Amino acid sequence: MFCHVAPRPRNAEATRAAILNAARERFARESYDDVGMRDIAGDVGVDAALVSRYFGSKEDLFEAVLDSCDNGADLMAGDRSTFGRRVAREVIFQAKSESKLKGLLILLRSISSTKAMELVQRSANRRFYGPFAEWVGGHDAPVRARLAAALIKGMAVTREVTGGYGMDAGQCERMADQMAVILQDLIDGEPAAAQDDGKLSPAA
Amino acid sequence: MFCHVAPRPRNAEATRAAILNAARERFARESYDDVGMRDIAGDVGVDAALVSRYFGSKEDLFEAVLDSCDNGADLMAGDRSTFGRRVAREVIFQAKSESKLKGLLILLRSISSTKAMELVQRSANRRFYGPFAEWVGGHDAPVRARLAAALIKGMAVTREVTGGYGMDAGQCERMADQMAVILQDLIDGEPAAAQDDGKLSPAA
DNA sequence: CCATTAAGTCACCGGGCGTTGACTAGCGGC
DNA sequence: GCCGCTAGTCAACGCCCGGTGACTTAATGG
Repeated sequence: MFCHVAPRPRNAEATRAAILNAARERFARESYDDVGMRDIAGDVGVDAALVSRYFGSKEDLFEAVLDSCDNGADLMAGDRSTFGRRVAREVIFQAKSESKLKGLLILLRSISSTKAMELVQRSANRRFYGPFAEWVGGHDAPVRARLAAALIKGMAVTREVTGGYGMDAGQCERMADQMAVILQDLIDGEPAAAQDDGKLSPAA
Repeated sequence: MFCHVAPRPRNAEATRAAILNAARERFARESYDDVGMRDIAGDVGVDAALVSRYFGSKEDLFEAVLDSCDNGADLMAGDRSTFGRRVAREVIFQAKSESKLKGLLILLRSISSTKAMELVQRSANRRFYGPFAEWVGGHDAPVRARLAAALIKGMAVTREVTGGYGMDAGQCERMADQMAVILQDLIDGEPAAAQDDGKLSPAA
């Protein structure tokens, strides 16, 4: 038996960090309501009471988790001309445990339990939409940023809610390609993200 | 006082229907976990025990609600050439209480409480994705259908999670216009939904 | 080597949930 | 005008949750 394998050296700071990591992982995979203090504590190997002690309340812990996510900043960091391709592949193919979009997953899962959503609203607006719109830049940046974000989120929802895409590998590839093009056009501000017939805000 | 205003005539069938409607409304506005049997019963004006009696369990009730949603069939019914515009305006501007996308809202809210999501997965695949992909038709219909669905869902998520779009009316209008174009191109199978530079799956 | 202090545990509370079995009240048939 | 049947209510159960105060145990400094 592997009982008491590692009695975990007594170190408040490290334990606190471990709890935070476990919580982030849990909240990315299950919803706010489904994640219990006892679950998180169990992942780390401590008592649930300790989680309450260190973070105050479940809401406070959730807020700390939100703050600990790098909300997609690294996606904006790379080469701008490959943004569409990079993001499309990330959201369509990347394993859930990969870190880049963990904040996005948490955001999606928070569409429940009104409390969690309020916290996410503030965090997302301040820490993601603002910077993203600014990074997109150009004419009607907020509009194009929100459209791009919507496509990204929607694809993530599809994947979560359907548990995969129910398509073969070739179809997934072509879907990623098309998504890449749409995203890239959106952030580049190409003529209305498609052939513009002239009716819609033709110039920048 | 308006106590006992309408003692509700004794009619099992009507009461059952009223419960189902109230439940659909609730599940569209709050998550599976946040909606309680007592809430639903309260909306109708009956005891919570009756809800359990009529529908067996909360899961059974939820499943009945899913079956009672017309999953966007009417969106496909109209003129195909105005699909993009109709849907974009519906998802961006329509009041939540409007019925057409109620199934979509429930789907979004179900991204919690693993139980609800499993039920929604089955229902959505069978009753929405299949028919929608078929309706879209043409080359790689499932791929384009999923892209369009992703954009629609993502925009709904944005609206839900941010509680509006945080933009002025003009920006919302332009966003709806751009979204309409993207959607329309997707279901029309226009060259890669944007000007195709030839690198990506150039032909049909 | 022991006292002190912080790290971690344990038992327990109050509350809300879904669900159940016993009960009450309104309606149709004789 | 009573009877039986069923729609609907009531009280309660068991369960699990988040949170708290009292306790135990490990590390540390003199």
